[in-house]
Amino acid sequence: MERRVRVRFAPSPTGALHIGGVRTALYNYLFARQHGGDMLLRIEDTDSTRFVPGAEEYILEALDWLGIGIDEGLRMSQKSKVEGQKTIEAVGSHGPYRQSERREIYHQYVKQLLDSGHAYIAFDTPEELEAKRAEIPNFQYDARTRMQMRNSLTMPADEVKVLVDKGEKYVVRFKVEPNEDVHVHDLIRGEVVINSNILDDKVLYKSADDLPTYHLANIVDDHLMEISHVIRGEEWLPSAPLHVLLYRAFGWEETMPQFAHLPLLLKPDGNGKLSKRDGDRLGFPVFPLEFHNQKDGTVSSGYRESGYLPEAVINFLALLGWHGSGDQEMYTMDELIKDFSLDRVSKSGAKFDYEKGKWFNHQYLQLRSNEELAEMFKPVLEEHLRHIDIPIHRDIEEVAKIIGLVKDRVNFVPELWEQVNFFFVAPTEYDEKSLKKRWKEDSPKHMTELLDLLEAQEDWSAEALDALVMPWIESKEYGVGIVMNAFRICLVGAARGPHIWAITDVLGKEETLKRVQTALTKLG
RNA sequence: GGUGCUAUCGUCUAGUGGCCUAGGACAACGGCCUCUCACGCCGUAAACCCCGGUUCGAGUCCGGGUAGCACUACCA
Repeated sequence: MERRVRVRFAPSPTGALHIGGVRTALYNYLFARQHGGDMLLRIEDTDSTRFVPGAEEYILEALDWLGIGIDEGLRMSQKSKVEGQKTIEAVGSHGPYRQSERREIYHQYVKQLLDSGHAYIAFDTPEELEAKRAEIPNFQYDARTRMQMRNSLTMPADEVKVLVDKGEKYVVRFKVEPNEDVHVHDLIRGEVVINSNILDDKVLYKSADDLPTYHLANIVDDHLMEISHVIRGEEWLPSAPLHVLLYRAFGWEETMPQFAHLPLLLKPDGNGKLSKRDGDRLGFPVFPLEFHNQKDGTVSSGYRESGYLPEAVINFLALLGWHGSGDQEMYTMDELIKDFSLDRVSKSGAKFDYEKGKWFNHQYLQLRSNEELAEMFKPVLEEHLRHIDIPIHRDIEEVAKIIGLVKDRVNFVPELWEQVNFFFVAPTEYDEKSLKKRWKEDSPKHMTELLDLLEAQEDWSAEALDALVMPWIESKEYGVGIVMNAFRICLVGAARGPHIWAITDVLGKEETLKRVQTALTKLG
């Protein structure tokens, strides 16, 4: 019988969710949806020392913003979203979904491994291990060295019991049998074989905080949560054989999930994994949302706050390491779900191409309506207008109309301001370069005459103005470019902007004339 | 150091032995459009890591190099 597809995204709440993690979540989601399966979210907080407050909420909010839906486990409460507040809900019958809340469950499985002889108790202190590493080059806690250490293999059983009962700190280690070829079938890379000699006796549980480590918790949870496919980053490939060995030790090999190790996201320049530092250095976000880290006080910029549209981020990320069946570049989430396939995922790491990300955002920005963009632009606009003495008030419909004039020339919503500022505030100074090139000796004379012409004009429509001004320029043989560019400088303050009659249309007769007069006084 | 993974234009990639004089996209460059700046459109340049082998035929399969990356914690 075909097993139900169940995948999980299992981040640890140690800070903002890295963009590579977002892609892993996305691929899991696409795979689940395509197969009509379940997408679970589990929090792997087994390292109490690395916990960062707010990280869990951040992760869930980021996935929610991007439209990566969670079927089971932890997620943003849909109800609270309507009410505008952020609360987390847990859904599903395989919980709890935070590993820190699953302590009792792990106890049972640690005991199972201990009883079956697949694991043992070790008392070596960090200092002792440190000393061993200094003493023996390339020291590894394994079959060759474990008999020299302080553990239940080398100590009498009653002494071990006394120490444990006394509350002595200990860890439980997995007993890796030496010299065995472990096969891992990876859905992306094929058969990977690693000899168990290079594996060390991994710590599975630490009594100090009564928590398992990743390796144990991950296997137990994936088994209990009936995960069918583990899709995760390539950095996990070296420990995959250990995980296979753990499934075997538990007797769960029959239902062991299939593995797929995704290629890494690399820094745009040079080599190596993409890191937070690269974003700071090269000036682009590495996180989906802005994050204020309460633990170290740092602030990380986010795609959302930089003006990215979620569908652009999704599309961009989807194509970093995966390619569709054809030449298609623009994908909606539904199209991705349809076309996604693990065997079209690349094997090699993908350098993060920020320029392409910008292009995607440009594409999706054009797809949004002027009204939507106006709503998004409103806060940006208000912020700019706060610093201006006499701004021109415009209602939202006018803002939408103005945006329609310029949206095809921007990549991001916040960039809109540089394109539309002159619609909201009259120019107070004039761009030097434009002046030099476009403001000629005759320009004051031309503008004075144009002013007379326009003052007498009743019909202020673009068509009427065009029908009035163009023939006039021609009859006087002033040259269209000469007159229109000077006119443009009066209205905009520089040689840029949309079609001139679109500008006069929005400005209106009174404001248009006023700006020409002002320019005439200032520029003579 | 050890182990593993990977290797096509600057970047993301297509390519599953003949369809490859190697295709698409971003970026770059040039042109067109035009009252300006953009957008858009059209075009140009740009790659199979190296060496062997298998085969009538290799970017594609195999071996060896080389290079890059990942892992090598009581982190995940």
